[in-house]
Amino acid sequence: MIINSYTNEDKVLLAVDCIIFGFDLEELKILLVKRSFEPEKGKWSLIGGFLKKEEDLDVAAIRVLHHLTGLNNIYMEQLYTYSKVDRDPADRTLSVAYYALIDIAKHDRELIEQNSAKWFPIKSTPTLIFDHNEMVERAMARLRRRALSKPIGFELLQQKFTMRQLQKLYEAILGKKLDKRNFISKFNSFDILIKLDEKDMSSSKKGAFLYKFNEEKYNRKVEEGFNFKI
Amino acid sequence: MIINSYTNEDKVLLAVDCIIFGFDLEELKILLVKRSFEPEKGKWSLIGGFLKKEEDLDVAAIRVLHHLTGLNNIYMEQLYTYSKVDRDPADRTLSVAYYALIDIAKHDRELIEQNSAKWFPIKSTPTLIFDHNEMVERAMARLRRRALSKPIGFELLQQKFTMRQLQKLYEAILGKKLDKRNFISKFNSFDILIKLDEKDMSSSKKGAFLYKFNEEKYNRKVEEGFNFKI
DNA sequence: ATTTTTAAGTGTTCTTTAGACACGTTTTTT
DNA sequence: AAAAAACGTGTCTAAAGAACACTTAAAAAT
Repeated sequence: MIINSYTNEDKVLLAVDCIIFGFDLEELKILLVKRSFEPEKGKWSLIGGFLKKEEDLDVAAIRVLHHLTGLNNIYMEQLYTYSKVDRDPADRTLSVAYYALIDIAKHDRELIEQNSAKWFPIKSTPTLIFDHNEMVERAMARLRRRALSKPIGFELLQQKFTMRQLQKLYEAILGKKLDKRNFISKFNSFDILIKLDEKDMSSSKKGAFLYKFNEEKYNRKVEEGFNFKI
Repeated sequence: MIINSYTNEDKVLLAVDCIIFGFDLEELKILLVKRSFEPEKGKWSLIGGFLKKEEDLDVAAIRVLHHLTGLNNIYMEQLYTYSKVDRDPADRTLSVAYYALIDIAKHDRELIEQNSAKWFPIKSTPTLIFDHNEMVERAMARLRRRALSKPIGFELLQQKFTMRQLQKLYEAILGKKLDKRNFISKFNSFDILIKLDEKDMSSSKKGAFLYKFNEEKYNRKVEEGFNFKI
């Protein structure tokens, strides 16, 4: 029987914090909550929670995210583990940061209000508790890199989107203007979008064609060696 | 006084495991230890240790690495945190994996023997305990990506190296043959190496010129917008 | 001593990719 | 009727990546 082999080792509290990205009005946003308990009660914070004995980190992150947004099946990735000894003044706590990409149109507005959460443009992120600003910066850097090599942008858009919206999204992620013609022709060369017969009429009376991401085709192409690269 | 605000939360054991890379005889290698305690005593394992209350993860990883190799000032990067509930049969333990790049010529051979450690070609990695094989794979993938965009290869070579050694290193990391002329002219175009007047005589009687990485120049160029890209 | 083998060193050409760049159409607003 | 806003589309140029072969030096083999 091999139990308690490590009884002399220190145990620690382990938190999970989520950077939740959304895209709205041509801007990248993150979802923050007003902290409801001490320490730092009343300050803005990432949404988080403690790891429970019976869950792994992914499950904890999904739980935390679901609790705040009501959403399931969200794109989510472990980012980094923060461990400075005094990062949380109340107790020795480590935190594993996750970032998530959601379709901002889908989240549950009531739940967000109940949790006194709010969307902030990433460029106007307030001062957050502990090392949370550092987490946001790292998440942003990771998102920028990922977006260049994986088609994760679609996670932030509605299922149907216009080319213009897609371009604005990439501009927001990469932090620079892109040439309309070059952008579209590059994306078309990938051949992973489906052009629909519908038009989006929300931003002009002429209307703009809607597209969908063809995930099956993308996966097939990846198997054959295709490499998404913006 | 804000203490014990989280008293009801579960605490866990947190380990640090290191994937230590070296480069020798044109091969990438990793350093493994024969585990000296239960569970899984006698099996091959990454070198690891438990996080102590008074250290952060980086410090713990440095401690573990120093304990095994006698080395300081090693290139090291946090990789990923592993958290499956049953990953360690003895107790609920999470592990934060780090990977390190060392100059294999410099490590302390005696210390390694004392710890019953051994270098394995990465391609002949044995079956390891727990999820350690998964860690090695992730480390390898990370190394491959990093090597493309940061000049970290030099960490694996001696201070002075030949162009051929550098090329063989990149071939080992990227897992493919590179064209000698293209490789050298690309590296020369970066203008971050110093060509020395010395020659390395170990692999031919004609001798091959030795080079050094000019780190100051590299840093200066980075400030000016230079982007290392193999 | 002649030939063969091994490693070092060096440029050019072709192909592919990235980046710059402008105008006609539709529809609404003034 | 003119102006303004959003949509959609193609070509040319520059830069980077990939393919490719021979000469020299020295030692080893015959």
